[in-house]
Amino acid sequence: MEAVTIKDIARMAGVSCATVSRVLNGSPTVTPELRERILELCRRHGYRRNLLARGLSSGRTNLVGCILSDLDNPLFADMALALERFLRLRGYHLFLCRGRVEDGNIGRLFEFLIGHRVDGIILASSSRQAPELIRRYIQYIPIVLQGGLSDSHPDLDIPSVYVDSEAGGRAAAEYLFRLGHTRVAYLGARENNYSHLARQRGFTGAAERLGMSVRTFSNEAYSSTMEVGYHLARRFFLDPFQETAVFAACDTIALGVMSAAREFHVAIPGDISLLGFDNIIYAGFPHIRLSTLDHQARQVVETAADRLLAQIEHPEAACTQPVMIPPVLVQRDTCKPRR
Amino acid sequence: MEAVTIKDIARMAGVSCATVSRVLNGSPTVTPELRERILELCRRHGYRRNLLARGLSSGRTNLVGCILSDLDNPLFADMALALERFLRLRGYHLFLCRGRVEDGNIGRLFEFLIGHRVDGIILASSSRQAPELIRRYIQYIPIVLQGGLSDSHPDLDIPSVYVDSEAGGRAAAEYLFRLGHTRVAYLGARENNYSHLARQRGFTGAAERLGMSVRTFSNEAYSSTMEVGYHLARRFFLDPFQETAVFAACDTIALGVMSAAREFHVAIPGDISLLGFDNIIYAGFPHIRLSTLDHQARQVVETAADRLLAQIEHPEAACTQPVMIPPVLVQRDTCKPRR
DNA sequence: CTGTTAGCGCCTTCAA
DNA sequence: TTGAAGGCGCTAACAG
Repeated sequence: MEAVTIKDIARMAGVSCATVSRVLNGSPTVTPELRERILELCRRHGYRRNLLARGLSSGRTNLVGCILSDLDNPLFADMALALERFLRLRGYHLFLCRGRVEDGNIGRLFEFLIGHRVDGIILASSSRQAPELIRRYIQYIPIVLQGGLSDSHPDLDIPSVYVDSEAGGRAAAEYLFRLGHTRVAYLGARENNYSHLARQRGFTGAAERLGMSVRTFSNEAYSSTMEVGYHLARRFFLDPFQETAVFAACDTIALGVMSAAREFHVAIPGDISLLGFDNIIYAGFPHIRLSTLDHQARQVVETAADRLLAQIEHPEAACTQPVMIPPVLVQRDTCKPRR
Repeated sequence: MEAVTIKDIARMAGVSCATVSRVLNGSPTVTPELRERILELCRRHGYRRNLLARGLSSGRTNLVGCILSDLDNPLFADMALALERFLRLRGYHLFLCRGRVEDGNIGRLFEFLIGHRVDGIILASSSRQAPELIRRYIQYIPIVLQGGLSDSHPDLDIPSVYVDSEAGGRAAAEYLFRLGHTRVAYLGARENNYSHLARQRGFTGAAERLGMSVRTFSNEAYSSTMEVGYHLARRFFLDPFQETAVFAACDTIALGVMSAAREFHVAIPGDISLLGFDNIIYAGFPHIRLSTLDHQARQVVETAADRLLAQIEHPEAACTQPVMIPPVLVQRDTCKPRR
């Protein structure tokens, strides 16, 4: 049960720990045969590096922390997966933590990750409170925000990467306009969320310019679940409506709308067109075929990670210019021309 | 940027590091005023424990590793969440890793977690290969399998906690029988998965005893996604069928069946009844209302974690008796009496 | 190419 | 109640 240490191997090989360490770290300055002999000993005795010791003495752990609010949102699950893959290719491991920025003890999570000496942190959140939170810790550790910033006062001092929600909102309005819709609804607006705010602004702004009318239904919750979408849609369907199209703040909301629509015998896209945002895996599913804007999740995640690693590996070359990735319209079966 | 250490605090307080350490660890043998003074200094200077050093020297990290194959399966996402909550209450943190037991380099993941000196590992998997894998590492670290074992050769030497799939399968058959169904289909059987195997055995066994006919559709993939369910159901619906009820291996499969059913204009439960397994969050959703067997995910997870912590905290009191949790039938709207 | 030495930050005896 | 000293396992100069 007692773990084999570098010292044990050194003794068995009749060399010093330094040499064993060198072999383990792939230093080229070791005689090939010695290297082989040591490696063989390690294998035979099941030697396993103590990563705590390594981290402590080297000052680096090759660990990247990521904080996100939700794992049940398929978009976040995808992002976590993409992040892990990308990090692995770059020689890092992911330390995934669940935590909402709005939570009182989110600070603990940062303390925890910093305490474990992760090399950097990605905070996936578009919450209004995110920038302030980051500012509190970025003096101690590289952090990248993966999520939106305010447009009126963009926090330009913190590095961030996010989907261009405003452009997405605009594209949504233009697309629906091209299909002939002039009365539309926006479901799921979140006040606390910069990304949603931008989406809404892009959408309503473009819609108004195009002479469309927009009715907005806000989501007071701190998350955008299918369930929220369902209840919003219920409110929408309950009264007579003139709109011919709905733009949902995100796909989970849209799925909730589809559920409610079925219950209310509202045909999609027969009676009303529906457009989502994110392109989660379910959106492309045979029966669903939701038209939506692709979040470019992989690209967003990889760009964020890339910036973080750059920051970690070259702290001097700081660059905090926000990066925005344009979403991509995916036309499927839930939007059709208004006849 | 340089982190404050215990030594800095000690110097500022004019005491030794040992005293600071004692305060940090809540030792009662320190003068209250001294304690306060030290705590204040820690606060003022933003002292943060180095968890690597702590782990290295104390031999414990209060970290529990968990390996699971999927985050996009809502059941697993729920489990991860429940696990994290439970661990937190017990003073531990979760180190979540994604990895399939069937993957060639799953061993790396174990090495990684052990290297980080997590105090124990929960492996969430019902794969046939899981027991062998665990046996390889359990000599180095406490491990609990959260997933099924073989019934013919139950690996009684490894601690495990899982839902009683066989009883669930039996209950499913009996329920459908009570509703008058005599010809049923089982969709999504996985050869490689002990849990699915047990589910199938329980179902077909009971069905045969009750004089029902069962047609089985196997899932060759290593996961049970909605997509798999969709394709299985397509195969089922494509030819004329006599069955009046379908038992899906799990809810994601069942959701896929519902999708396909809509495409093929098969009414549920009008033309065919559908029963799932797991009771994922979507199953209870207004429009879906899937009848299913609740996996008791929280209880399973907490029991598994509890056993692991027991193992960690009292290594001598080993007990490897497998624990099975009976699933609970949830009657909703997708099963109805055969007329 | 290899060994020696000195930490990394913390915990934990053992003394005082 | 507190301090001194050694060690956890590994890395990283600096010598040789």
